[in-house]
Amino acid sequence: MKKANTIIDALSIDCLIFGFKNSELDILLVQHGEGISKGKWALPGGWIKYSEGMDEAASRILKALTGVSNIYLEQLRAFGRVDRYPTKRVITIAYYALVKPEDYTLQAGFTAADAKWFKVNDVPLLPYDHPSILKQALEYLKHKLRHEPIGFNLLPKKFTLLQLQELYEALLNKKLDKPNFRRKLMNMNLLVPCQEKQTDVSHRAASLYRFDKKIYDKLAERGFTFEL
Amino acid sequence: MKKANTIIDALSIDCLIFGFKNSELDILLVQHGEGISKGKWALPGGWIKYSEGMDEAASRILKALTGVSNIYLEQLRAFGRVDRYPTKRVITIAYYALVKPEDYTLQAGFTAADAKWFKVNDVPLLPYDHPSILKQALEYLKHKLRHEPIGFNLLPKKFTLLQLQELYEALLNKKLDKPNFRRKLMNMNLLVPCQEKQTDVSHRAASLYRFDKKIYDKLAERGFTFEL
DNA sequence: TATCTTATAGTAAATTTGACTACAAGGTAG
DNA sequence: CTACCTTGTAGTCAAATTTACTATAAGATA
Repeated sequence: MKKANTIIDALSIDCLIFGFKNSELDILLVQHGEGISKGKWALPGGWIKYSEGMDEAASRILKALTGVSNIYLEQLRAFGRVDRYPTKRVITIAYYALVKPEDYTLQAGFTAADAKWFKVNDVPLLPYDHPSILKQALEYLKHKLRHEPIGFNLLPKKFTLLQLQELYEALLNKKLDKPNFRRKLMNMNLLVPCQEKQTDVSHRAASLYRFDKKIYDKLAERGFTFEL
Repeated sequence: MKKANTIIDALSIDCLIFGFKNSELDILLVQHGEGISKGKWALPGGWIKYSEGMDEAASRILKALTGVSNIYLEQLRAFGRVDRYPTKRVITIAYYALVKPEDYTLQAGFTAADAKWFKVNDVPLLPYDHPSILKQALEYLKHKLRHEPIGFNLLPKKFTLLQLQELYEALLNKKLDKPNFRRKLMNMNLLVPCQEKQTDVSHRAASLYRFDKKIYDKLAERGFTFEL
């Protein structure tokens, strides 16, 4: 058995952290502070150790490079084109998460010189096969958003129906009808009314709602499936 | 750079080949002919070489162990619990495919003593984390079958609507209404009539249809999504 | 107070779904 | 040859859902 703390040199992790701000989708990138691609912006990534699980490695690496911790990372898939990495054969396992950027303070560390949010439609040229990974992750994300209630991760705890609608309009890239969107959501019995209204808006205040995973799980058990 | 033909010793591939026969879902397993789990039935798997892509490795391994070749394998995801493999740390990448068993002649080879189809509901106790991989693959498969037109892989080129319906009834584990099922499929404009009828049946012969991926792709471009 | 913006209710046609009925087209058994 | 199986295929009808709207309410601002 190899030493526990040694890295598995053919296996890396890359993280795709998506955020939603000002009706736009962002992705978290880090600037390499050393190594062959010094100065370049890339997906936060690193090596897996013999002694740690993959999920664990993803969390550790993300935290070390960007300061972002305590988020739920999910595996996307492995990428392993023979020539994807310049100096040796490396297969990477991509993880993704959806977060609210304002919840996190970025703090570049370890081999990262800087960490920053970029609009997904306006990222610098990424190294290796990162462009392809990003593209596939976006595809997957769009699909997943329509079939699972994960979009709520991108909104504040309490949100209005219009905020939710705008999120979906931005992600699906099309306009939706307000009354119909509202009715559809309400009929799902998924949203919990907070019995509160918006404040600080210069127009009629909208009701606030929150998403409750427990309720969703209960509905899902009975065969309900979220579709938008 | 390591020698091209050397294996990456922390990385393996496992294949989940599903077949459909007699209204039941089968999975292809191999019996280990050597090594620490000699005699046991397990998912066909092996090591990735430095010089080959992952998909390529999956095809090579499947062919060597079972004789099955020329099938479209798709990656499921990577599995990497620290203790999943007894003697060293191994992360495995799971691939799956859907095929018609009658199209293939099994031919055990390489480290496999035997290769055989098992009903998914009646597999022997599998080694390592293979039970967990199989479980997740089945979940994934069921979901995918309802949202993408991959079930056609399991039928002959030309099939009747009832055959298709029975496939879905078996996979989704519920009865469907014949006229309604038929109408739904026909309204998709997805199936191409072969202008032919069944032969050798002791009752009224049904029309034969075929699935055309090109038509599906065209529909998909226009925003159509397959749902069943 | 008029007017602007956004919230929310409602409505009516079109489409889709679900549960059924009816009949057609062959085969098979008597 | 005929009655009667079995399966294929068409059609009906009510219920539910979706889509495209209209209308009105509630505040905020000029």
